[in-house]
Parts: sequence; C-alpha cells; structure tokens
Amino acid sequence: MGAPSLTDPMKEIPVPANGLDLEATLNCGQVFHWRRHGPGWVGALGEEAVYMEQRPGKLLVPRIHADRIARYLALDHPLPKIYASFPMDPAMIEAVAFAPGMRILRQPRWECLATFITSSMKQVAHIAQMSHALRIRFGKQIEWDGLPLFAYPTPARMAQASELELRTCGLGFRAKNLLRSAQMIACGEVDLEAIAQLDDSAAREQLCRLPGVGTKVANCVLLFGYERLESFPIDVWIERILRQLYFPRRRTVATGQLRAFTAEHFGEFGGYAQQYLFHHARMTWVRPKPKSKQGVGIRKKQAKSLAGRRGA
DNA sequence: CTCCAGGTTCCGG
DNA sequence: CCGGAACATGGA
Repeated sequence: MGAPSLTDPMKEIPVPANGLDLEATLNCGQVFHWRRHGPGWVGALGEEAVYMEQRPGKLLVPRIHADRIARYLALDHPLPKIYASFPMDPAMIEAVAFAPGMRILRQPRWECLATFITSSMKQVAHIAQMSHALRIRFGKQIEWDGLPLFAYPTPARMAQASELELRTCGLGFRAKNLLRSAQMIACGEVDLEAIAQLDDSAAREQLCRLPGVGTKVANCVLLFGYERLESFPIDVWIERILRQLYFPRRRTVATGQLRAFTAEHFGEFGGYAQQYLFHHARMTWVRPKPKSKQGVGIRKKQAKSLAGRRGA
C-alpha cells in the first residue's frame, strides 16, 4: 500500500442532508490536527494520510480508505435518534440547529488520550499547536499529494523521549504527565485496548491511573476514543453553560451536583449533547470588554500576581 | 504587562 | 466531599 495521492481513485460516500457537517466535526474541539486543503481536509488517520472533501449529499475520500473513514466519522451514528433523545431545552435546540450533522468521532485511543492529557489549562489553538509539534518531532512522516503529514507518535516512541524534549514542544508542566503515561502504556502497565472491554466505571478508573488523567480527561477519552456516548465531560465552558442555563440565581453549585444532574438530564447520548452545547457556546462567545483597572477586584488581582512570582 | 486557557493533584476543613 | 493553590506556556 503506497502513499495515497491525487491520482488514487476516489470514492463518493453518500451522506443524507444534514447527516454530516465535516467542518464542525473536525473543528468542534474533539480533534485538533485536521487542516484545510483546497475544498477539503488533510490529515493523518492513524498512520494513513487521508484527504476528505464534503460535497452536497456526499463525501469524497480515497477509495482504499473509505471504510476506515466512514468508521472514523461515525457515519453510522443515528443522528435523528440521538437528537430525539435530547432534552427539549431552548438552549439545546439552538445548539443543535447551529451545527446539525456534527458527529462524535471514533478516534484512535492513544492519540486521543495523549492530546487530552496535554489539554489541561490550554486553549484549543494551543492544544493543536502542541499536538503538531509532537507529531513533527516524534511521529512517522507520511504524505498526501506531496504534502508532508505526520502520524501521532506511538507510546513506545514517546516513552523514549526525555521530559526536556517534550517541553520543547511547548508542553510545560504537562510534559511529565505525558511522558509517564506513555511509559505506563508502552510497558503494558495500562492496556488501552483491554479497557474497551470494561464497563464505563471500570474503564474510567483504569484511565485515571495515568498521570494527568482526571475525571474530565477520562470522560473525553471515553467519549471520543471508546464510543461511550453517554460520557459527559465537564470543563470550564460546560460548567459555565450549565450554571447559567440550569442553575441561574444559584450562588454555588458543587461539581458533584453538576455531574449527577447531567447524567440524569441528558441521558444515553449525553456526550453528544455536551459537544453541541460546547461547540455552540465556543463559536458564539463574545469576550467581554476588559474593564478599567479601578474597582474592588484590584486587591485580589494584585495579591494573586504577587503570589505568582517567586524568587524573581 | 495582565489575564486566562476543554484540569490535575495535593492539602486542609 | 469541597474549596484553594500550584503548576508552564503563549496569545489576546
């Protein structure tokens, strides 16, 4: 199997109207490495270089990878049934209407896990940046149409790297977590494939053994890598949304309360609901104008600033 | 120059 | 169980 190229036969996969929004699917914050290429997208699907282009009513992909891509994009997920399972909140309806056809991918496990280990306290753009740096530095080079692409580095390769090398990819304090997790997986201490056989609770428990993996990251990996569509990651965005929409005029809501609420309120496709809420909020968010430096908040900010500098 | 970002971990109530 | 703080880096 040679490297795919422009001359490879392409295949058209039929897609019903509103059955797929490729751009939203690739840009909604579940995956971070797909890039525009002309009217389509290029990237590494595992270790295969792939081009995907959405046209009215169909998807254009390399023939030899058609099945693989259809599975990756989860074209078999029953969106009408999924939408029907959502609560009929105005916010939920608006979020779905914003990007109908957005799908939860079936991502390669390690790749998904590793990128979300690096995601903590980072903007989406930064996550993509770190991911690309890691691919270029440690990943297998492949190519599509003369375009150099890079597979995500394997756990074994990553385990051989030094913490300092990872830091040069902009990882900061995440470098140690990613390195140790790669080592634990490379040596078999944690088996990502075996986790697929476990129930949600046991699977989450295994994932949380890895350094840098807590409840939120584990839920992302369960949702994007293990097809646990009820898994509901709660990050700062979702937390803000939930408080605002479902707990207004409530001074404090414990995270434990939020978790219980989401499981009950959003149901078996909660992960899908979460992704629609997240994407809509992120894309329509307007950053409030910075206020003048006068006011009551100043003391707190100064205290934090002073506490932050040690030995400078 | 300040603020904050798809969190996790450790620590004291 | 719950709230706080530290943890690195970079773009706005």
